[in-house]
Amino acid sequence: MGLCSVTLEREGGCIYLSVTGYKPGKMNINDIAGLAGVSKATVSRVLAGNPKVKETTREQIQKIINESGYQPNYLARSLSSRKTFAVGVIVEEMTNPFFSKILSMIENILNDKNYTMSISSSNWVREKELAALKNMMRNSVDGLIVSPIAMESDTIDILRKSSIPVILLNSYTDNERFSCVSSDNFQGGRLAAEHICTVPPAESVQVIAVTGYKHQTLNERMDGFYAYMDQDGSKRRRIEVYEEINTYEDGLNLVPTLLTRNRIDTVKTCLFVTNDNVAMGVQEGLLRHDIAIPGDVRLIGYDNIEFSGRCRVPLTTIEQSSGEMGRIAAMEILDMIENHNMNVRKFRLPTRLILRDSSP
Amino acid sequence: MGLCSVTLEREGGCIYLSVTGYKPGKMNINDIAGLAGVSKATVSRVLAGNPKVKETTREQIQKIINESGYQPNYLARSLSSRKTFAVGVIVEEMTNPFFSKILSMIENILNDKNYTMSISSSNWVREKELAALKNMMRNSVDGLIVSPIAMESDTIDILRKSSIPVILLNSYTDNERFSCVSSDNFQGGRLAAEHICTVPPAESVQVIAVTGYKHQTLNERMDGFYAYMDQDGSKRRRIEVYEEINTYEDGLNLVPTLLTRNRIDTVKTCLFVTNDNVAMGVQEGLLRHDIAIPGDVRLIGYDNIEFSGRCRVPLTTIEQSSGEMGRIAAMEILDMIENHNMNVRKFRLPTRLILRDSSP
DNA sequence: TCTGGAATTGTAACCGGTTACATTATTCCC
DNA sequence: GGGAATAATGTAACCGGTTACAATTCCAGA
Repeated sequence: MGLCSVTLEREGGCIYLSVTGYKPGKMNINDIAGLAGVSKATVSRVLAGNPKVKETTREQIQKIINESGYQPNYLARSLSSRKTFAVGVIVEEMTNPFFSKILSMIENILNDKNYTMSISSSNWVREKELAALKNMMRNSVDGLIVSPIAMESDTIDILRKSSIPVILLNSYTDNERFSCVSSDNFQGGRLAAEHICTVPPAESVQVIAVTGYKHQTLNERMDGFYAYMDQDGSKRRRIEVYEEINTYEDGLNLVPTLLTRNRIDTVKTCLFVTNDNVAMGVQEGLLRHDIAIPGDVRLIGYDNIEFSGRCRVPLTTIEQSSGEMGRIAAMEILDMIENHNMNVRKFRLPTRLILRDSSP
Repeated sequence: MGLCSVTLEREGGCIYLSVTGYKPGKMNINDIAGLAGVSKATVSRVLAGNPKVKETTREQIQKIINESGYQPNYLARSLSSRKTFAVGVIVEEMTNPFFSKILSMIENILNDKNYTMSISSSNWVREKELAALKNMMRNSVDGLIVSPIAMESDTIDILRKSSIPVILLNSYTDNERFSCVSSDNFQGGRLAAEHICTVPPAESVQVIAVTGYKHQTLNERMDGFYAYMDQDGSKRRRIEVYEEINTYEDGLNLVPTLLTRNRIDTVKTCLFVTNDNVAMGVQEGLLRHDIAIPGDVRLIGYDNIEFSGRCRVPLTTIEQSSGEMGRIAAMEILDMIENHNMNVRKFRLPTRLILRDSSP
């Protein structure tokens, strides 16, 4: 063990012992300044890459920083600079592959730019959504990406009044306060209807739509769906709607009801389910009742999650570019944060019909 | 509109104008103190629920806090109190349902306790893992839950030296520094081997194992697998291993190789794939080549993700209780944080064979 | 009315950075 | 060598809270 070199230094009238050998625990900027024999302002400048530090000084301080393993405290930095390099993301559920793909994309882009992502999920409960939002705002995130449960809510009211950049994900509003990134659900619904109306058998007599939580995206899908059906009046079918069918299990359990109420085993039927996860449940239920897909019933889903091509009968579905939604949301929030750019932009990503076995 | 009441106050020799009518923008604790005519220490005590504040004072301050919509700045609070109510989570990938289920469980539990969760994914790249870790430590998280890529790494070295609570997820080490939550992969591998050896056809002549990135969990699974196979010497099969098969596409693309190298269309074969996602790819590849499952080839996966029961031929697989892993990791980190409990505990969750059509 | 201790509140230091402004050092030119 | 301009660094206030300790207020009991 070599001896440590000890020096005497004055600071604010006190005499300090400074030892070249580093503290084992947390060092702060004062320790570095002490070791380097400069003021903490200079160290701070080096840390910030401020060009008005003499090159030799910079090198010396940098050396000490590297050797000591000093890591600046970001809380202090954030408090003082009013910038946290943190973005908060709130979604309804994070296990749904639709969302987890978006989240993953956002995370990758943010991390590349050295931003931090905190995630909360509302699980479709408004109080949780609101609590998550408040928590993030108190934590002074630089920006928020929120997939709101509803457009009329305390959450939206608070967001509207807030001064930080906000992106609404998977939602659309005319309100000038919010940038929005969503897919064109109206078009998606149309695509589904168009497919149903143009594909044989032309004589199919009933169309059953299955949707979930009352949510803007689902309303839009159904609007687009009806719009096409109305326009296509000549072939107008009997349309029946089941709502609040939210999970795989819900879909599975819906089937007996369908069978008794709609006698879909005896007539040609098209099922449009506005969520692939639920569609898989419905499919499973139908197969268990020996209903042939697409022989007896055509089945059309929505989302094109990774697994919809791999299920028992691969799903014909409407694709949303979830990865792209995540990418745009992340790029957009970064742009707003870094360039203090308050321009509101609305993104509507096109959807696409993916033909698979369940309704070829 | 009523008039605002204006009062004169002295503070530090200066005369302040205090108006009862709240600032539109951000208020801080001093503003509240000014409005209430007390010092900020008292406001801080009210905020902290400190009992030694006179009841009438508390009510009055609380009223002002409520009316003004004041939200304390958590950065400042954290800096001063050295507690952030934030937990960092690092996993390899967040789109894999195995991980997203864990993440979701952790998030729910943390949020219930008003903790914040920040997520980073390493995407199997060590440098990204390390960067994410450093970032989180600089952000002074109260605890870390990490699913490490490898046990010998800078990441682990830094974690070992760190003083905050750490949970290793999906990994195991004897090291006394770390609490671990993982499933019993050795047992899982055994279960798979046992299933293969006990199920007809007893005469099957080859076993093909397909694994991914070199990762402790996979090594353990294969160890358990071999352990059973060795012990079960009488029925010993020819075992072949393919490594570094990581994704659905990798699995799909592996099939032509399997077919030419192993002639699995002419002999009885068991395929053990240590990841359900990959197993689905392999399955798809086999089906495209008209190999019957389980007729020609038995297929056994690993993880029991939500979708493994829903694919073309539902997968026989080894279940890991991912939700439980998340739950335990979250509860454990909270316990360590809140009770300053540095007791290291190792959790090994049992696995379970799930029989489905791919190898009944 | 006085006194001591409990209850309440205020004061000021501190957490660890950033930065406007002041101060000192250096360089350049006549 | 002197003085101005410029470069480098230091000083101190500030970000918005928490908290140890000091000061004040209150009230019962003597």
